[in-house]
Amino acid sequence: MSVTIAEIAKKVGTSTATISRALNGLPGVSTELRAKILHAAKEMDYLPNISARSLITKKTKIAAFVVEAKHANSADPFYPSILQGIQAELAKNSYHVILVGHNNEEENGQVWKIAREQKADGFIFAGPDINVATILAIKEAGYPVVLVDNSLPGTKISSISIDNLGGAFEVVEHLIEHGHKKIAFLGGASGWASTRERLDGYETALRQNGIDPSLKPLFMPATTIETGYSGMISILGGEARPTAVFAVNDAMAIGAMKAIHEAGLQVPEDIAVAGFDDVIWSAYSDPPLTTASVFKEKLGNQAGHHFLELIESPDEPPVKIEVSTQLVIRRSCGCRGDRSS
Amino acid sequence: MSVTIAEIAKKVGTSTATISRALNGLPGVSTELRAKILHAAKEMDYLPNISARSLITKKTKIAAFVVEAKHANSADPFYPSILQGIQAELAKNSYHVILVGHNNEEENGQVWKIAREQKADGFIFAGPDINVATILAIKEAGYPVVLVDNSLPGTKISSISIDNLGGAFEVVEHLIEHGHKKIAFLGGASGWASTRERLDGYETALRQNGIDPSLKPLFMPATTIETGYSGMISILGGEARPTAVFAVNDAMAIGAMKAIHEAGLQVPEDIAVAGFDDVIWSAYSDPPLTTASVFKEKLGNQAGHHFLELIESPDEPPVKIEVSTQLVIRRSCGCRGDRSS
DNA sequence: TTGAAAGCGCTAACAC
DNA sequence: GTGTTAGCGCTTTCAA
Repeated sequence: MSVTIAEIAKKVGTSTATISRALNGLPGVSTELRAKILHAAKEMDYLPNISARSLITKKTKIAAFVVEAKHANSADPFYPSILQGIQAELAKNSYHVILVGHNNEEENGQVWKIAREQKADGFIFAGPDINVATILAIKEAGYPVVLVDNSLPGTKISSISIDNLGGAFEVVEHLIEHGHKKIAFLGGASGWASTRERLDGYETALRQNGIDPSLKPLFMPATTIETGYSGMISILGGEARPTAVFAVNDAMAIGAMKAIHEAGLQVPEDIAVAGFDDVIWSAYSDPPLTTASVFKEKLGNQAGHHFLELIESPDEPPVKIEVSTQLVIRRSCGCRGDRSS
Repeated sequence: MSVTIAEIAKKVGTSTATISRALNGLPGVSTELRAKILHAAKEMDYLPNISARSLITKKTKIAAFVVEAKHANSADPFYPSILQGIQAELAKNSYHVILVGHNNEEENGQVWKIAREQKADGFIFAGPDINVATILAIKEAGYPVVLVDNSLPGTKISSISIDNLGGAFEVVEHLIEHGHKKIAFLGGASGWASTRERLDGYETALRQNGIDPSLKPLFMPATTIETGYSGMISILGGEARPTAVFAVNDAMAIGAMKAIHEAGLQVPEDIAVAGFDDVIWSAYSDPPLTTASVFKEKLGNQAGHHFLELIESPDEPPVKIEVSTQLVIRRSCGCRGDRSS
């Protein structure tokens, strides 16, 4: 039913080899024959059979996007946006993305299965909850691998991540410009790279402004509205009440604001708040949240782009890309309204 | 490098045909030979080459998920959640999903390309912005097609959608139980199925309770926080101020609450508000929003499940599944707190 | 129950 | 520049 190169060959009166060369833009076909073939192919509405091609080339033109299932579906469409960015970038080169949503232990098996069945040409791993051993082994086995929203320092694995340090620095510095000196840090688990890096930015900002970080950073087991809320309650219950809070993400910041309000205090008058991520509804929180905006789709674009580079030239040196953030100023910091700098 | 059935055949001392039969559970292999082959395959860590298999079977074990790009990435992870549900369901049968994010006109071309290149076995179309002609033609050409969060009445296309009428009915009836009689309807475009069906549920609830729908429904060109906000302003500026508002989604409801607050009125004391969808942050709005909760992953599960049925038996009669919603009561309706019924 | 052989649609050596 | 040929790894007739 579907047109094959054999049929084109018959019609044009040449061999399938020549058809293949012409269609793939390979040298060794006269200009006129090539034109004739291309014309016939278009006329016959030819499309190659991907399976047949893959069987020989060992390339499926598919990338596997691996993310822990629980993230695929979280409150803020963070990974979906990244995925969207990847998809858009890959589509330019007729690549497609298949989704792999794993639950911890499954990851290794699923990934290897896809690799060895040749269902995808390589992998893009997203998020912090990845199995390092798997990634290293897959890379070692020669498959293109790129990490997004994570990185593996000291390895040859390419990564696309957020400039956490820079973003946090900017946000905290803005708080300092408002005159705050007692700024609390509300983070996730102390072992998480994102929390560590944002803490680093926070401390750097304080230090560079000659402020002694007198308050102990508070680490929570998760970074949700709930943990922001309970974390803030414990901060408010502490001996030295801060005049500002930097939460490592918007969800926590929103939870923190709720706790502040319930304590009968005002944001930003009594305590200023700033977050990180710029999730969609942070513009509609009460008050609207000052935060560091993350270009999620851009992260995906970069990941997709580098993935294609790795496919093209597997020996491409690994890259470590940090996509910078943008400070968006709303009202929770004490400013009057929306703007970004 | 990778193990092939030829190698297994050599090791076991039989033909590739028999290996294939044994591995695929086909009849015509003695029990002991089969056991021996299965054992060898496991020992050699055999995995089939999908491309080679697809070339013959014409099945790639891939489903294409088609959604307009702008939705893939919207505020609330609605389609991502559906996708997640599909992915989880398909994974059970070793199927994978590829993503197709289109922009209107591209859709037709992209879909046909995937179909004819045999990059996927069928299609799952999500959302309202689909090209009906394309879908009909693809279905006609024999490809499995299922619609999710949309339906094509009067056609043989299977669809999985939300029980919009029932959900809206429940929400509005709850408002009525609070004693409201002047309930405004804040919707999207009047041509959209979701808005029409939710309006239907709204009107049914009024009618069944003997209330005359005196207020004209308000249709907006989009269903966002912004349109909810501006829509509510125009409702407040009208002659007859309602005592309650039913917005067709949470985003609009949140926008509406903002407008109500800015008019110096209280929710729910002056005007009660209810939405639809139960987006993640509706629990954290001010006040928390009463709404109809949509089981997004369930929608995806159903879509994935039926897709597999269509693959199995292409002549399976089409189904029209409506996944019901759940009323979740928070405070914007006038109730005291969280509960669902 | 098993094997030989053909062939899915394509690419890539190798000849000419 | 072009054609011939040999597969890629698998499934599936057809014989035995």
